[in-house]
Amino acid sequence: MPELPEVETTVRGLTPVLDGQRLSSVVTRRGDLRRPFPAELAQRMTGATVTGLRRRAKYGLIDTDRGDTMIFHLGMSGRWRVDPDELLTHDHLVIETDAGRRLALNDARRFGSVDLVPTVEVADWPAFRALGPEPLGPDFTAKHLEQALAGRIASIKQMLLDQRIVAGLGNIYVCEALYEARIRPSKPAGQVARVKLARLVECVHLVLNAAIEAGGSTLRDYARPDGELGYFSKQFKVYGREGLPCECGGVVARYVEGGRSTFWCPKCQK
DNA sequence: ATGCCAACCTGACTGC
DNA sequence: TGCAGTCAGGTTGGCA
Repeated sequence: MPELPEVETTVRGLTPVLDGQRLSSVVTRRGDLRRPFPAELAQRMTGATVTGLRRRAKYGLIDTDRGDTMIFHLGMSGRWRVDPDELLTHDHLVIETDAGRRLALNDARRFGSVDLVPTVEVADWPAFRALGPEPLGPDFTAKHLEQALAGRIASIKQMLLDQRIVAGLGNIYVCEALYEARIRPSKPAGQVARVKLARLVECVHLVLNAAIEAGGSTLRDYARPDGELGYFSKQFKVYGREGLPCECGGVVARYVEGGRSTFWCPKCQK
């Protein structure tokens, strides 16, 4: 269930397997995910040595000594399986290293993507150029939000899901952060007071850091690359808790907007 | 420009 | 046991 904490956890899990390693084999097992795999992907990656792994928003980046960066997005259902005993139906990309390790990119719904970009052009890659600041970076501030949200009548929930405003939040952590900040998700973004925005920034940090620390959360089948499950889902205060009690004594409610569920407490989120 | 929504695809779960 | 209906972490393109 890849939002930022899950991608961060994934990159951290892949690093000891890939960093500094030569890739003996990179094979695609079908032609596409959301988009076609780059035609030259297997050829460019096979034989290359990984020089580093990074994360930007919900994307994972694998740099190689050939000047390429492989950029993956896990979509809704993507995950990397580490040293699988056998390949499964939805293992669409398989990487093997000289050290004998094997990774399989598994993505049943195929909303994910894999791209190959010259490392020096990564910052200018179209999908990255449009992204807002990292929510855990120095540019995600109350001032930034105030400027970005000024005059906007769309809900604060919708705006936080917009990767151009802030890059890496998804449905779960937006719900949780708005809860922690005690902000009503449907509130028009431009009408959220500055002090509330400052609190929101702190709550985004709080929620993301807790999730990363817990190793990423899990809904159905998310697994860390090393196979351990994340446990942050047990700490959700509102997400997936419709009808259950809020800590304030209220009852968690749900509404659907843009086809997506929002969970919140009408009693304590104003 | 902004806001809204359907579409992409499969699997898991619920209720009959 | 089976089948139909509903829902799911994200992104994008099209329409008003």
